[in-house]
Amino acid sequence: MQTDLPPATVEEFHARLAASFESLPKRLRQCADYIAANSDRIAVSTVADLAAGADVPPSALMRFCQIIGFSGFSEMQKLFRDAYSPSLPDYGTRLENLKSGGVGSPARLLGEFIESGRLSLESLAKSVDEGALEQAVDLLAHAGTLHIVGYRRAFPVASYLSYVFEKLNIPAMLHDGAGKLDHAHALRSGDALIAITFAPYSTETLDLAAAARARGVHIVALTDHMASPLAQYASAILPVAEVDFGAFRALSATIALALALAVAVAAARE
Amino acid sequence: MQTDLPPATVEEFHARLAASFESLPKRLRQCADYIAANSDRIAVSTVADLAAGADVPPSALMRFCQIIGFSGFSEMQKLFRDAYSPSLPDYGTRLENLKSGGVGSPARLLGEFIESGRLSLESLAKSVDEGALEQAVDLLAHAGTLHIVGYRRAFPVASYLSYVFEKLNIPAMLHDGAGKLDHAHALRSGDALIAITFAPYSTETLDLAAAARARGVHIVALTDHMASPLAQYASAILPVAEVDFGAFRALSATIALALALAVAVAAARE
DNA sequence: TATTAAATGGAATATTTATTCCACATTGGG
DNA sequence: CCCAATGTGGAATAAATATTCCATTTAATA
Repeated sequence: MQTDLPPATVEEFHARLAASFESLPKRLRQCADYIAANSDRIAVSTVADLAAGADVPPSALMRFCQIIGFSGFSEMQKLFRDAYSPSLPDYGTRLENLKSGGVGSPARLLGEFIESGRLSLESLAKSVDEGALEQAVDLLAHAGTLHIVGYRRAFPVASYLSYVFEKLNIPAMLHDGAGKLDHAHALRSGDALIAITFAPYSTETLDLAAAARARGVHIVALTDHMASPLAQYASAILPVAEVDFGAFRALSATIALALALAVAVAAARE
Repeated sequence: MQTDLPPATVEEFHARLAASFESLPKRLRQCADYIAANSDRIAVSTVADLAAGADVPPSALMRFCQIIGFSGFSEMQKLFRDAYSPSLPDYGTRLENLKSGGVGSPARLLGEFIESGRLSLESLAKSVDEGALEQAVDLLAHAGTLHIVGYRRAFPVASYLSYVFEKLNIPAMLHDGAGKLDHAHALRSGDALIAITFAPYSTETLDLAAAARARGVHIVALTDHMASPLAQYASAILPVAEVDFGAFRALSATIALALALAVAVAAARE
């Protein structure tokens, strides 16, 4: 592998990266990962910059360059500097280009979804009620098992929360309605429920919220606004407005909020 | 040499260049000339390179940089390097601060997740391969049943796709592994599989992809990069790099891409 | 578990690259 | 045509950056 000729083009570079990826040990795989995702930055960065980005020491990055077939970093950088194209992929103009495609063009649709995701995130940043968020965190931090419910459009968020709580080692149960089994009886006093629903609100979610409330289980609501039917049951309401494009929403803001909630709860539980 | 502040933007740089052009002596005018015509090379060149291009000694180019208002060449180069990849250095250092400063308030966490979501979307806008996207849409538009697979972190995306296809009235089947039932036999010739997985790649997803490939079912891969193990099976690869914060990713970019894919397929099927 | 091989991180070194400095050249005003 | 003032080039130095080396850790193998 050391005696290989270096890749002559960027394409060849990516091919070789793909080929060697499997056989790389941990640190070098980190390098490959980061480099693959940020290959456009190679031309304008130093070894130290990239190593820091990949979270490895500079020497690991050097080894990586050599394994790919270069004599060192400089040779690799030369490839990318020569290929460096003056057409800057500036975000604003790139987005313009994406959006200017034909009406049904996939690229154009993608541009629209990217834009609505970005707007949703901005709107969330502006509108978030820090008090309510802290209250929700506090409530969840002191609860026993966390229950999560969300159907249809809200289900991806619910399932991601479930995944994250598992990773964080926090007891959580996803109420996904599999097999039409009703697990409302699993709600025990001292537990808490994270309920996620947006208009048109799903009855299953509202029913579970009602059951939870009846059992004295606190509820944190992720919903579209304060006037949501969840509001009557919830101890803390976190409204999140997604900008939609066409009939669909990118969920970006909702997931960001859910993630922050989960990680903050984990921190508070320690 | 004036004690002006250095130009803060590329536009300002060009303005100052134009303004000072008249008053420059021969060699410095050569510099201005060459730099004006090749400003995009500044980010990836050395003093010696540019000086050679302008046919002046390096010291002349140094003087030029100072007359324009920079402390030296490096400062000028920094302007152009930052303009090429603006947000990352700042993001990286903030991430460092947060890692070392312990977990902050929930609101601060949310801010970080919002920021990484935003960056992910920007990165997707810059990096998307329109050709591969169109190929993927074409392939899915002409397939029979669409199969969707994605576990763990990828599951929310898979389940959202499933929801969206249902709404769009496109026959789709989510392979969610419920009851540990293996539905690989449901893959029929003429169908297509949308496989979603990120490092560390889940074996179930890879296994299903292998089975699909063996049955002649085309595969569209949503994965982190071209070097993903999915690449060997896939007919179209859509790489999407999520910026992660801590151990978690906001999925914003992946969902935006998946949505665009789904809606474009629906449009193409009509 | 003992032994060997592979991988890793950090410090030391080599190389490249930027920057300054000054002797010399050029220009323009008396 | 001489004298300043300014411009110029190249060599010397400083700074940044890449690269190597090796002691230590980690993983693999028997």
